[in-house]
Amino acid sequence: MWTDIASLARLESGQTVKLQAWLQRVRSSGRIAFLQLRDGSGFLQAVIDGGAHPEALELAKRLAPEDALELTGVLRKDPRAPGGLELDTQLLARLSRSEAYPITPKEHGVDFLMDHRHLWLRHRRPWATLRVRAALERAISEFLDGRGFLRFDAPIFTPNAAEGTTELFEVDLFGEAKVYLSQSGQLYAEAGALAFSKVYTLGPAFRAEKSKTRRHLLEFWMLEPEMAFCDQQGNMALQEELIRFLVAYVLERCQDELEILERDQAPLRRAAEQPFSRVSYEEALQLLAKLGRELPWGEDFGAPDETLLGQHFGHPVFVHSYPASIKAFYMQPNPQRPELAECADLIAPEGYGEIIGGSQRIHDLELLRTRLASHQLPEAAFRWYLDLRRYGSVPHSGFGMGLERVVAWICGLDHLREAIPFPRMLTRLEP
RNA sequence: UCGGCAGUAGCUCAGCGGUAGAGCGUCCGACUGUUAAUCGGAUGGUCGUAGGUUCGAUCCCUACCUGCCGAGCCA
Repeated sequence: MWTDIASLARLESGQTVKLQAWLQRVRSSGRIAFLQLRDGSGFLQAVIDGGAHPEALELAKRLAPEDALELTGVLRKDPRAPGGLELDTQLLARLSRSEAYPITPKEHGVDFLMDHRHLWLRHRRPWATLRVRAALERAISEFLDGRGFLRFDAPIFTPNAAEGTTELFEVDLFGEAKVYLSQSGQLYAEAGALAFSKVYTLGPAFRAEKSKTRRHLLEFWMLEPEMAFCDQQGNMALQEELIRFLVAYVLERCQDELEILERDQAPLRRAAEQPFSRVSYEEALQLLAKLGRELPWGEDFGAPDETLLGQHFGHPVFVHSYPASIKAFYMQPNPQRPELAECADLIAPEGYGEIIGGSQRIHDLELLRTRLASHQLPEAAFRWYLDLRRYGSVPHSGFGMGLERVVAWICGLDHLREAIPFPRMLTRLEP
């Protein structure tokens, strides 16, 4: 007989409903009171007519924000109420009484809100953001599972680095050994791809970088699909299809959330409808020069460069064929120009920068050994990884998508810290 | 790690070389359609920390701590 706020939209006016909810805010005016309620599924205004229900009004006047309530009332459409629905309350009971609640209707700074993240989660903006995040996680599974991918979870403790040890968090194992928190599941996903053909990992990744920007977290969630018998062209095709699917999914199912976030949806619709642009690293260099930023060949793009490129195209753009010298050791060289790597970054518009980095992987054993040596990586640590090239090696490709960066872009957030329930940063390990 | 900015009431901020202020919150009261309601009253402070200058420092100087923004690195 209990119902939740999200279900009310499907009910007729005049129906009696029972709700369990929290009070966000109460306003009373003599013989009438308005309660702003939330129950996790949505938000609703309840009204109490003191003439008809004096005892309910008396209680309402004593309520405080975050009191837990039970209400019985009659549902009514009312354009004056936020959301257009209102509950004419007949019975009101308080289940628990809240102490003075620190988050007030006044503006708060980010630091204060993050100190109270465990409470801030109850408010509209985190509600909308984290529901979009969950929708994206659902959409990722729906998209990849529907295309024959197997979810293949990679370990978090790893013995060695994919790309050097400077960015790794070290964990002491009883003083007897050292392991590191995974910064990428990719190498394991490659093993998975040669076993199951198409796999993806979705889990936390850790980077021990002293980054203090809106684009970085110490702990973030990464999606890493990996496909056997797939070259870089097929890799980019899948990335584009995936991103378009994710954006369309949120546009279709998260309108309430996007409205709460006041997200301009035009750029999202462009991403869902228009083909993504593709430029090579060298074309991007020329373009940047025209836009006023001269970079020498071989230099990697910085955040301002990515922002410029993203703004120039106005929808997601692949930058492919970077110099191999500024990319990871495992990337397949271009057959015509071996100084270039078969790789691409996908850059989101509106200044959100790189959301995907992907490449075709080297499948030739001897070439991979040469690259390990030239990157001064110990071959012994990559024994099993080299085995993948010894037994049934085939061209294979994959990519890593930063979940929080996609959430931030789709929600229009100005910082990654809002895209995850409890962000982990240099200056933020609590709560 | 480097550069810029900031730290005053629970929150958001103003202030000034002479012993501290507003709005909001909270508590009490008024009000029958509120939307960050409004109105009246009450409540509220180691002015980030440590030194220094000064008759006197929250204010000026130095160092440190903390946070924010940006850079590098990357997803």
